[in-house]
Order: sequence, then structure tokens, then C-alpha cells
Amino acid sequence: MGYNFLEIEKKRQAYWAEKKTFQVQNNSDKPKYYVLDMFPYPSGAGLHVGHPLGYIASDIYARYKRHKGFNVLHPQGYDSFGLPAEQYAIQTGQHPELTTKTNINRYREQLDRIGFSFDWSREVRTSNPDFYRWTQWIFLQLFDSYYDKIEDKAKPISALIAVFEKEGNTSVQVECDVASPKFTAEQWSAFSEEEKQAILLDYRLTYISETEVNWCTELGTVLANDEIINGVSERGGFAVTKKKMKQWSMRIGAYAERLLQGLDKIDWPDSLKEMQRNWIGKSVGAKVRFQVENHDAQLEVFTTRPDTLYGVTFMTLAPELELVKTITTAEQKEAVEAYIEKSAQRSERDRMADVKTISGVFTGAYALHPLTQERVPIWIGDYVLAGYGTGAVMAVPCGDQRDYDFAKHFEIPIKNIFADTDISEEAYADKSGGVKLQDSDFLNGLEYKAAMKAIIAHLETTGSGEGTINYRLRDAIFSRQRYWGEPIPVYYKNGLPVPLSQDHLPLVLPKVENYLPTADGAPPLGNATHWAWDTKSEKVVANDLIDNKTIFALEMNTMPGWAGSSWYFYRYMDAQNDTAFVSKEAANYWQDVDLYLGGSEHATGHLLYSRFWQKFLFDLGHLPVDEYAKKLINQGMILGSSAFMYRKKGSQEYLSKGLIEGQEVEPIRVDIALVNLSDELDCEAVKQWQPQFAEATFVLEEGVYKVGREVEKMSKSKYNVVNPDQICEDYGADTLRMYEMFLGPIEQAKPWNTAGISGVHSFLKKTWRLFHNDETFYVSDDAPSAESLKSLHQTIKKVTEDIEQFSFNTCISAFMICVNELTAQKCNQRAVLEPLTILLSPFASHITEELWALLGHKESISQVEYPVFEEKYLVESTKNYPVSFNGKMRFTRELSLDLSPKEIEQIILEDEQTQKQLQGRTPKKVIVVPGKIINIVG
RNA sequence: GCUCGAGUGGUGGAAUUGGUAGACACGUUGGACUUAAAAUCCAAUGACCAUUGCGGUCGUGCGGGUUCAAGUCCCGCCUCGAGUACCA
Repeated sequence: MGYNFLEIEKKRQAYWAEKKTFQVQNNSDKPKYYVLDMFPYPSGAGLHVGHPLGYIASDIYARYKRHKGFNVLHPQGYDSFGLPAEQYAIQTGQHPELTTKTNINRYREQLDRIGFSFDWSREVRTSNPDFYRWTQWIFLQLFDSYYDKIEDKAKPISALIAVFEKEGNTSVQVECDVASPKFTAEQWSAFSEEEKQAILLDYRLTYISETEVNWCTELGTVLANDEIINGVSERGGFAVTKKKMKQWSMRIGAYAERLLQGLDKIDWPDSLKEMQRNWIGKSVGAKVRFQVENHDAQLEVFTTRPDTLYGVTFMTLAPELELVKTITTAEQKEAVEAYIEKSAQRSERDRMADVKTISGVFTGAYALHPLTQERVPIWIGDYVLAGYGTGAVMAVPCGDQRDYDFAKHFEIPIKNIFADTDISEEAYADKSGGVKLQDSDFLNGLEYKAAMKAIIAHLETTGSGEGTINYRLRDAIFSRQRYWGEPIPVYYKNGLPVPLSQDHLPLVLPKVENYLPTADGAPPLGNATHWAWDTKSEKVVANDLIDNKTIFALEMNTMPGWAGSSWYFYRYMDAQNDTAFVSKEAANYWQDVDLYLGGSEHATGHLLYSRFWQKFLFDLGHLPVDEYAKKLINQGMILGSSAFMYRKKGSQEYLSKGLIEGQEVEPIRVDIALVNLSDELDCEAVKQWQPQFAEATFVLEEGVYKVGREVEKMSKSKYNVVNPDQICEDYGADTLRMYEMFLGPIEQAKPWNTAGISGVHSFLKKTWRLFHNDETFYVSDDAPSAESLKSLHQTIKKVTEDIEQFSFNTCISAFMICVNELTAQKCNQRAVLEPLTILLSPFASHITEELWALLGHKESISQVEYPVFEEKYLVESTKNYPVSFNGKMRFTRELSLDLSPKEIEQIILEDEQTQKQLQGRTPKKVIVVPGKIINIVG
């Protein structure tokens, strides 16, 4: 009987399930540790070999921490709202709930097979009403809050109302919509209830606004900035255009500074922090106001270079700006309108594609320079973005390359305010210092830093501007015109949103016949016959009852994908609670996530939004900390290796890879299941595979059809998905677990390749044999040899260090060396093999659990204490140490490690050979580092 | 363009953070066991030269530098990957 992994794994998994080995309690004498994975979206393709990479790493760490005496929370769940299930529903009419259930069941089977130590009693599903009830609850909290800039935190809106009643809004410092009007306390109390609500809406942390959104016609929904990649939708790759729509937004901008500062407190990868910093995009500068000539309007610009104010020769406004229409002169009206029309029609992608083309139109209007009162022409140009800063820039062609190019193109004068610089070819944008200002009145002779200080002070005293900080981070659009998401718990009364009371949550998704938008363009929820709110019975009722007195229309948009994932990690702490999203006790016990593992593709999406919600819930006192994940590790993606066949243009003839040179061919993806390990295609199988290939003819080279290969993301549509099931069948889950870890550092992306899997597999077979004499289990109780103890303790040391640093690949190398050594030493003593089993159990969990039982233990190995490293077993050994003289002469001596550096130095100096090499010279110094190289400097 | 990160054998990747470069594994070659295969075990494996003296030379993308000592630090390039994209 050899290593029968199939039998062992089945048995051990049944044992874990029966004993509920990995269930964890919310109290313990042990210290807590929370290991979290980014939960998967259950897609129809099933789990592929890339998914478990992170799960295996976190599982190893969770198991290690259990051995080290921690009470470990290691849960799993599903991010089960999302587009693919809905798209599938549109195509087939099958309810997304059904597809989602089927997919989840398949995921669970696959996850179980790999033997993870998840506590499934705490499972969450974002599409489950018991869960999204609390997502809706958090929405209501945001609706009921505003952001106080003085205290720098969110507070209940009731506090703001109190302020309005006392002093109006003329002096409050809170985050709100820029367009919100000013009023006094008297005016406030004179407003009608409706007027008050309309004003308050501008201040809430989730608010409705008419904003320019990224609209994707094919998907029929708006997209957030992070859902757009290279100007097209992340899902599906469809075109995205700008469109004005009334949308729910989340005031994440209020948290920009805290999100930035918070990064310094958390142990996340630098690259990821950098991405978030760039996304938040803090820039320090000033706001400057220009009076428009012969007009009431003032033009406010944001600039990071107020020191160059004297270099302004024109202004540029974003074409979308409302102000443009009012200031344009009659002569220019036609040209300006044509330009606005043209730029509105361009899609995001077009706009990005030709950043080089300079375009713009003169409005005919002039602004007055706030310092010199000179007339400055006002232009519009689509290089200025409406959404950033004030949507207007003061153009300083001598100091900014884009302004420079624009000025050159339209022959606008350029004024050089930098002394001793040449701007005949390009702008001088360097602000590192050394260059002094000229033609700048009181700024003359000053360098960048001093000039900044002086001009801001001047602007502030004259009232024509002030120092400001601007952020690139925009408020997050929260409405999606989709069916398969959380309903927003709000109904509309006289056009204003009214939140449902939290007692009426969850507001459950209604049944619909059709998952597409309605005929008049309303979101899919418009298809529901029962989707209106009766304020009398406080129930959802039929739409056709709407009477605008007691029955009102419910919100038809749903929440975006990131809503549920922004707080799910707290639900695991208290998954069954139906009175709170998490109890105070549970949140206080678990506090936060100690280790979070997931992909870096969520850097500017989920990982930013969840930090925002965390800070918000912390502000309101619902959570104990304002950063939820102390440490984060990005696992690299495992990529697929797609296979291609090459169709000769306009024919049904397919050429083998070696024959395509000089031919016009189209590469066509083919399922990698139809290709063998030597890249040879099964042509008959291709004909069966899809009807379009039934008539295909294949041109072979040397009797076979060779496919081309390309490394890309694993996806069902690329036919390159490798599922872990087959690996488990052929080699076992333990081999899969160890092999994925052995591939390389977890942070690194790498293509999937099973070439080296036999090495890991034979390691497990060797380990099994270590415990067996011929076919029978045999472990002796004799005292082990010093040699074996040395091997063991070297391994304890190395493995522990490596696990702490998440260097699992080198860790596995250490196991391999150890088992090879012990095999050579014929070691079969319990005193060595037992600790080794514990060491190995985070990695090869099934085989070690089995061996542990064979060793006569009743309890699960997962709860056993980790072996202790003892230096004394290593000290007795000797090792060869090279001694080098000036880096040239080398020889070796045997030195004992337990000698002190001084003693080693003495031995070397008395050594005959050393003396010979020194050739009578006296060494200047001897560098002795225990366990390292020893150098003698002549 | 800007911001990060990375370039090491035929391959995946190690290197105690300035101290014998190439651990461990795959692959390849040779051998043992076997009727044979599988499985297993042993040996060799950076390149070049010398190989009936067990040694030498060169080697971590390229060019310089610091140091007794550089894959590792500094300066200047090249290539690849990721993120971002008219952010004023």
C-alpha cells in the first residue's frame, strides 16, 4: 500500500466535516487572528487553478497560526451579485438567483476538494436578503449623515439641521454640492419641508446629483471610473460615452485626505499604496478668481503654479461648463456650439486616442487678470476636464507644455516669466528651483518655493484667491441600471427621495419577467409589477396603485457590485446576527483583519471603497477601528496559456503553426483541452467541438497540427481555463496545494504549467515512505541520532522564518531537503517524525492528518502545538568556511560554529597556510562574522 | 508621457539583504534494479579551456563607479511587465 492520496483525502475531509474541526468561537483564552481571502464571484466557468493560489497561501498561514496558539478566524463566502449572472438571465430567461446557486454549489465542491480550513458556518452571500439587508442599512446610515470638515468626521444629519436652525449655512464647513445655495437661520426656518429636504440632499454622504457619467450602451448602465479600462468597459470591452444623468453618488471625496493618511498606518504592498495615492491624486495649489469683462460672472481656476500668475496669456474652459454659454459673444456663438456638440459626441476612447490633436475655440469673451487687470482671452478646449478642479484653467504657456502647445497652435502670445531660460522649443515646467522669476512685479527674483508663498499670501489678502488642496478622486456613482444588485431602499415623494425605515429592511428584489430595461428606458426593476411603496401598510405593493398620496414609486436603480464587498469582512464575525450587521461584542473581539489576501486588480476599486465605508462606520461609532486590514498581500494571477490555430484568410483551411510564415492568416482560439502536451491539436475533436469547424481542413507539418501559444488571463471565453479538479484526481489535493506554492513567490504572476508537478508529488510519496517499513506503518520510539535532530531543527528554523515572510516556495525546498536527509539517514524515530508532521501540516494537510492518526493521536493535527526550535542541535556541527585574502587567495578550514569571533580570528592568524599566503605581511584587520565568510585584509 | 516593479543556467526559481552565485525542483545525459515497462535509487549538468595531476578563465540585461569583497550600493543607458493617462 503506497501513498493512496484519493482515499486519504476523502477520509480526512469527511473527518473534518464531521468533527467541525475548523469552526471557531467568538471568545477564547488564545489571542485572536483573522485571515481573510477576497471572496470569489461564482462564475459559470467554475473555479480555475488561479483562484486557489491565494486561498492556499492564506490557508497555510491560518493553519500555521492555529499551531502557534491563536484563535483563528478564517471564513469564506461569495460575492454573488454581478453582471455575468444577469447577462446570462437576459439570454436564457433563467433567474440569476438560480444560476448563482448552481455556481456556488460547484465552487463549494471544488473548494472542499482542495481541503481548505474555512469555517463554513460563517459563510456569507452578498445576494442573500439576510446579508443585503445590512448593505441597505449602511446605505441608510450614509443617507442620514454629513461630513463635518472641522471635526473631520461624519456626523448624523440631525446635527446639521440643528446648525442650520441656529446660524444657517453661511459659515458651516462641511462637504456639500458646490451648487447648494447660501441661507441664514431665518431663511431656513421659512423654507417648506420639501425645500429643506432638497437642500439637505446636497449635504448627505449619499446624494442624488445630475452628473456627467460614463454610460455604456451595450451594458445599459453607468460605470464607475475603475470599471473602465483603456476607455472601454472592463466587462465585455464595450464603448463608453459621457452622459448626464441623475444618479446616486457616494461622497468618498470627503474622505480623500484620510484615505491618503491612513495608508501610512497599514502594512500593504508599496505598489498598491502608490496606486491608491495616484488615484486619490492630491495636489497642492491655489484657487484664483478672474472677473469676466463686462459680465457679472467670475471665473475660478485651480492651479498648482500660482507663482506663474504673471505668465497667464489666456484661459481655457472645459466645453461642458455652463458658464461657457453665458459668456460667449454673438460672433463666436456658432463656432462654440459646434465645438461643444462635437466634443460631447466623442467617446471616452476617441478622446484618449488622439490626445495629440489640439483643438479649441475662442469664446470672444475676455477675463481680467486679477493683478494687472490686463485682458485675457477666454477659450474652450477639450484638454480641460469638467470634472477636475473647477473645469477651468489659467493658461501659462511658458510654464506648462499643454498650454504651450495650445498657444503655438492658435498663435496666442507667449510671455516668458522665467529668467535665463529658453522656451523657443518647449515650456519650462521644472520647479526644482534655481530659476528666478522675471516680469512678475513683486515676485521678480524669487524662486518657485518663495514665489508660491508670496503669491498665495497676496491672493488671500486681496481676496482674489486662496491656497487650496485639490484631489483627483471623484465621488463614486452608486446607481446601476441593473436587476441583479441590492435594491436601494428609497421611494420618491414629489421627486424627492425618502428613505425606508430600517425596520422594513430588507427591501427584497422583486420578480421580473424581463431583465432588460423597460420600453421607456427605465432600469429592469421597472418591469416588476409590484414595485411601489405604500406608506400606510408599509409594504411593497403593485405599481399601478401609485396615487402620490400614500403609494409612491420605489427607486428602480440598484447598487453597484462594490456595495456588498465593502463591508462583508465584518459579517463573518457575526454571520447569523439579525439585529445588527455585526454585534459590538463580536467586532470588539475580532477588531480587524490581520491578514488580507487578494489580487491587486482591486487596488482602486474594492480596496478603496471598503476603506471609505470603514472610516464612515468608524465615525458613527459602529466599528472599533478606522482601517480594517492591518496587512495585505497581493497574490499574482495565474495566467492561462491559450492555444491558437491559423485560418487562411477567406477559407476553411487551417495551417499548422510552422507553415504560416508569409501567409495571410487569422489566429483563432481553440480549447486547450483539444491540445496535447507537445502542442499537437486533435483535429477530429475540433470538427466535433463547434459546428463552424465541421468543414475545416487541416494542413499538417510532419504529420501533426501544431498550435501557437500565448499567455493571457484565464477566462472561459479564451478556452484556456484549467480546473483544479483534474489535478486533484491525478495527483491529489496536497500535491496541488504544494505545487501552486512551489511555483514561485505568491506575489508574482505566472503562466500555469504542470511540467514540474512530479517533483512535489514524489516529495509527498517520499514523506509517506519515511513512516513505512515496506508496506506497513512503522515508527520507532528509539532515541533519534544527532544527525536527524540536526536535520529536524534546521528545518524548523527555516520553515518558521519562511512562513512568517510568506516565502512558501523556499519553505517547501526546506521540506524536500529534510525528507531527503532523513531518508538517507534511515530515520524513523517518532521524536523526529512527529514534529516534522506538524511542520508540514499547513501545507500537505490531508497526508499529515492521516499520519497523525497513524501515529496514534485522537485529536486533529490542526490544533497541535508547533514544534520548538532548539539551537543546541545545530551548534555541534562544523562547516567549511572559506578564508579569502584581498578577495584573491582562497582556501578552506574547518571551523566550529560555537567558537567566538575572537577565537576564530586567533585560529586563522595562527594557521600555517594563512601565514604562507600573507607572505610575512601583518594583516590590518580580520573580519569575522559568525557563520559567514571571514576576510583578512592585508 | 508620468509612477511603480523586474531583468540570474535549457526551464520555474534560490542567495541569510554587501560575504563561496545558481539552493530546491523540472528537464537532459549516464548508471543500478527489472524478462520488460512503470516505480524507485545513484551520479553528472552555467559557459569555455585543461581534463591519466583532482585546476584555471569568464560569468547575474549593457557601460562606468564605490569597496578587501557587488546579483545586491551609486551614476548613465537598454529591454520587459503593471498602473495611470490631457489632473492644470
